[in-house]
Amino acid sequence: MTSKAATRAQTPTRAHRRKAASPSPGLSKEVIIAAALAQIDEEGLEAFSLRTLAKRLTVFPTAIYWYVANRSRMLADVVALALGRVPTAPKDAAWQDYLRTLFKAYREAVRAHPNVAPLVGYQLVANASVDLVFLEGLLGILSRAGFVGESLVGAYNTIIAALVGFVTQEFARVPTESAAQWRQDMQARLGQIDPIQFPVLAANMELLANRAFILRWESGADAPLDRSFEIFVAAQISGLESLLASSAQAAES
Amino acid sequence: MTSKAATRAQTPTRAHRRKAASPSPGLSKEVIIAAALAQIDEEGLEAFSLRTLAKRLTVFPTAIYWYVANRSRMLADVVALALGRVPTAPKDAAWQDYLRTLFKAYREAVRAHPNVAPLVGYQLVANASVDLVFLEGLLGILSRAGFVGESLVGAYNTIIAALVGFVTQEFARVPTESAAQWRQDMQARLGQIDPIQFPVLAANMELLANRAFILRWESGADAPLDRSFEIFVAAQISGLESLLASSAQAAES
DNA sequence: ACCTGAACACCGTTCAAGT
DNA sequence: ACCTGAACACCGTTCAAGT
Repeated sequence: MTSKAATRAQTPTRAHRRKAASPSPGLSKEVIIAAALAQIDEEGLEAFSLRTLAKRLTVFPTAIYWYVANRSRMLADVVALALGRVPTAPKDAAWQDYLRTLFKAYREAVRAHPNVAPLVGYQLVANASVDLVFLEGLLGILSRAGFVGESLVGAYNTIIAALVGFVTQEFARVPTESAAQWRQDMQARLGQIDPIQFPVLAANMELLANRAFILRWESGADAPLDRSFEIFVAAQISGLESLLASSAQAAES
Repeated sequence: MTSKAATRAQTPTRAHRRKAASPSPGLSKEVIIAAALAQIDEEGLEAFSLRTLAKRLTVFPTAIYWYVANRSRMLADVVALALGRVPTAPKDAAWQDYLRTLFKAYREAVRAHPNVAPLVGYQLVANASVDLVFLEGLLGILSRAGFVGESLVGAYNTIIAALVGFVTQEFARVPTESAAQWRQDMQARLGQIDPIQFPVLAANMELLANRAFILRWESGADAPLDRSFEIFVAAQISGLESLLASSAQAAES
């Protein structure tokens, strides 16, 4: 979600690198962020530290601070790298089609780096790298669809919230420390559910077990919720269509 | 979201407290979790540590481990306490009305403890305290509404994802370290937007600034997104109504 | 300009020891 | 049963010093 211009504007306060290639490979912000993402992908988020990252780069921990202001600023850049470039709305497409591809692309991006899922939409700073091209495209296609004023803001916020909402939940990690134990506990608990007290739960247990939020023992990285995601996206689009219809009606009267 | 039974089942492995009142007030899991939530409310999540919590309780850091397995397990309990009891679906209500009260109550719960927002839906463990009464109620009202099989699972997952999606974004913290700087940077960037390159953004700037995700400099704790939330909830319900209509149609043919 | 190196003020967690 | 106390293996970040 980072535009090229926004990235360039984020040049670290004290770093004034030459534009031409330096003879020694050395460090760079790009190398550091890429290594950080690789480390998080491999070891997980809670195993990540600046010191282990420094080891991976065969450099002193403090060297990183030449390129990066602090840990949280760095994680924001890692998120931006992981999400990559999200598709911009084409001018000629139907907004419903664009939303389908947007949702799909966003989910694929997080699926490729599930360990950063907790960071997505975590802090406003994570959105610091504002991709204006993406935003203009999204707002433009919504605007042309007929969303105006408060309903434009509402539709936009609905889409952003929905985008991060499902995917962060789907790829939320089950703690590796006790994965087996966790799985066993959850399965035992689900198996013991009293069909008299909880009839609907009991009747739909095979459908819900490991496929419904809160009743899972695997992350979406291992057990993706494909069908539910399709339904979710369809519901978002239908919901926005209803909003559009009712706001058009309101504007008419 | 924690049932009384589930809480009692979570008794720490080594703790076998007497049922009767002990003469010295001492510690307890409840006291620890409540103090942790208070600390997070006051100081923020990143200022929170077991050691500062111990100081607040005037106890050695290691004393906490008698009642709590580890930090992450404890944070899961803090989330459960913060969210409190989410309303259970009544048997006689329309599912749309219930969803409206559910969404509203959930948002109010997080609004009361915005600093825990990043933890909500963060890890599957945070959902470890499964409130079966709540789940049965939600699944029951959806089931009676006509959602069956895959569309029941899809509707349920849509609701959970929507519940956490908007609210975690809305109350995501802007870093206190540089709140003023951040605000200034964002405002400057929005002010500089080129109306030729970004016409829709520029035209709707007053509506979007600090009210659209990614374009805010304040958290929802300070600048709530009331209108957008209403639209969001309405869109979810309309979307589910469409899903219901189309799945009923599919079952008919 | 870019990195080393030492140092500071912390962490979460373990284990043995007290009462 | 419940808490103290010491200890371990880490953290993120600063600052001065080297080149």
